[in-house]
Amino acid sequence: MVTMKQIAERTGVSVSTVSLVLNHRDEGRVKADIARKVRATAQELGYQPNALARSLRTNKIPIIGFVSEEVATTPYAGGIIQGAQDAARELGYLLITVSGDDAATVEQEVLALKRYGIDAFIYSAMSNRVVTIPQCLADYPLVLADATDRDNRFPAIEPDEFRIGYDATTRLIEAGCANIAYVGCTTPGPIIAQRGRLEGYRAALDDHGREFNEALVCNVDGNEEALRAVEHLFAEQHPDGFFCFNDSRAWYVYECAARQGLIVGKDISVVGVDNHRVIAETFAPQLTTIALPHYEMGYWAADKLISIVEHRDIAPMPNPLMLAPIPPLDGEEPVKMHCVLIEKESVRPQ
Amino acid sequence: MVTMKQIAERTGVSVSTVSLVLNHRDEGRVKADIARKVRATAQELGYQPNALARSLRTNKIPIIGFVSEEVATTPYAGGIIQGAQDAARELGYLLITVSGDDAATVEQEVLALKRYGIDAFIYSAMSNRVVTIPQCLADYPLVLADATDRDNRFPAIEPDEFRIGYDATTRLIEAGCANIAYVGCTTPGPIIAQRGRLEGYRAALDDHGREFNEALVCNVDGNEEALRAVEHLFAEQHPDGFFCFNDSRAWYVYECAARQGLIVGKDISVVGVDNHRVIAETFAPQLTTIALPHYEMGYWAADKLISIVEHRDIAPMPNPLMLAPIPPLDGEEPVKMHCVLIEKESVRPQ
DNA sequence: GTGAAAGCGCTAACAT
DNA sequence: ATGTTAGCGCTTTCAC
Repeated sequence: MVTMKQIAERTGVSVSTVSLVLNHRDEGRVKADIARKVRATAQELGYQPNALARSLRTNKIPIIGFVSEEVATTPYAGGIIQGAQDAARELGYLLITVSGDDAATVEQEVLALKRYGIDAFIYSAMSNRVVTIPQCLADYPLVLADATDRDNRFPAIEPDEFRIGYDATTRLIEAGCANIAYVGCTTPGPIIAQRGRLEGYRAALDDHGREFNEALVCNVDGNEEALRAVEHLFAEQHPDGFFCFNDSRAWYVYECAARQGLIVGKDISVVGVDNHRVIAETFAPQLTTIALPHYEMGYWAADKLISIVEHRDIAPMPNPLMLAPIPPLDGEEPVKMHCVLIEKESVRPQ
Repeated sequence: MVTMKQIAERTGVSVSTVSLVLNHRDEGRVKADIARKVRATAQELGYQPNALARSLRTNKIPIIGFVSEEVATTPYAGGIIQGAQDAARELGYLLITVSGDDAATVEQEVLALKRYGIDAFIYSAMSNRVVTIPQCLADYPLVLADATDRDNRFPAIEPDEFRIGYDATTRLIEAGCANIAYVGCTTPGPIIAQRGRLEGYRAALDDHGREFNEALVCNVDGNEEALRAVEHLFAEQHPDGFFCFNDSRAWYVYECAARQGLIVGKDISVVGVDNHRVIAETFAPQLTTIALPHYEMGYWAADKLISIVEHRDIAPMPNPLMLAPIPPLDGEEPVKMHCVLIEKESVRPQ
């Protein structure tokens, strides 16, 4: 491994000069031609700084920890992590991801990160939920991604659930649907999403002079019972537009439509949230899928976190709100949805 | 931050003694009661070793790099990464994941890892494919997960595609199906999986005295055309059993069955590979899903890699081959599938 | 402008 | 059985 010392000897200067030059602190301190010579030998020897040594000395390490308590095996995880990683890279950071099944494991992993001096974290729940921030993270710069802090202490990047519901419903209205159903979920799990999307649904109906009809809201859990409930919805209300909470719900609608000989995209219109690959591959030509902005949430969370730890404003990411034109209902492109930054007083020790 | 020096002063011994004790190298070198005292003060002060300093000194860092060239946004990524991370944790390592869209970005990220002295890597393609190992990884200990090295130089953990095909088909035979179709994919993409599964399908038919019928093999791409092809398969061959390459293919079969009033689990039987969440949530009661062993591949890959860098055999993981009893066809449990270790001479510099 | 020197927290060879 | 010492590669005063 090439060290500064070697460069210094080879160039006939001291290590401190090399350090100055290689860290671009030579402006007006080191003569230009010496600087040039140093840079040349560094290049020539293929010098790579030893990040360990630097971090040991400076007591800061450009790595952010990405922590999630749930197993990160959900299909969503990848997008968030990738987004966070891309933002981190662009700002000169690495991302190190830890997770575990239980709080104890997570804490153990976080401790391992802290031993490396990692002191800034993203906490993610892998689906917008109310979470309790682990104690071991509470005293560090922290940003939530796709999660809501029970105690409301940290900045959080969440999907704009209301807008999702509002835009999806509006789209169905503009597509000419007269009778728009909402196929949602029973509350216990994703309560935030369910509530927000339903509100958006109602608001959109309201803003377009439509009456809200309780009977068109069909909250279901899964499997046989869900299928029956949706069948019932078809039979009783004859909806011609469906706003579906997620892929599973969309599938129930598809199954029922197929059984009744109704063609999606012709007899009925469907807008569904979530973009598992299977849906994109199979339903795409007929279904307008609204993809949750997982990548963007990750990206934005890392941006925000780094802006906190570096005490500076960072050029904002390409605004996800700008990335979200919803195409015509028969369009094939999956739609990126919005996310919002919930600003909180962030804990920022000294 | 508490340092060894502080512990030394507090206990009235030297730092080296503290180091010895805290690294469990005190056996017969440090008097028992001194050791006890040292441990007590360490505990009391809440000492945490500084991993940076240690790694700088020892020139080794217990972190392994998980590199993937494709965007790690596929639903599969999470499982592999989680498996690798769990194995890493159990062996005292951290896992740091990098990826990028193109080779240049990946190389940049790998370089960043190397600056921290990270010198052991897992390379993963996020779906068993022939890949070219980036030059920057070729001279380091490396294990492939869910990928096949074009030049065949490194140990690799891959799904056992043949067994997947064989077992799925056997299961359909044992369920009493007379006419078993294979709904596969057109080759260009996942060529390894397609070939292996088809071979397994043929071998199972063969071993059970069934004739292979070309017309029952239906390789399709996606969307409308695929749907028509499967409809054609239904109409011409009237299969009563379906082995599906993945979720999308399974969906085509479901869609056609629904249109024809055939009940899955009664009139026809379906075994499908891949376990996207949507399938598990919706099809599960009727469909036998074979989940690819992503978690296990990641786990095993990390195990293998660490055994290489530490020059020691590691207690083997719970063998994924043992985890894979396929339940009866009407069972609800998704099935974990096998993976295999392809042993290669691993590159192990110095 | 440049270099000498100290030290981040730790490990390990060498003294005692 | 314990302490002294010399670094690992880097940054950062402080002299000159």
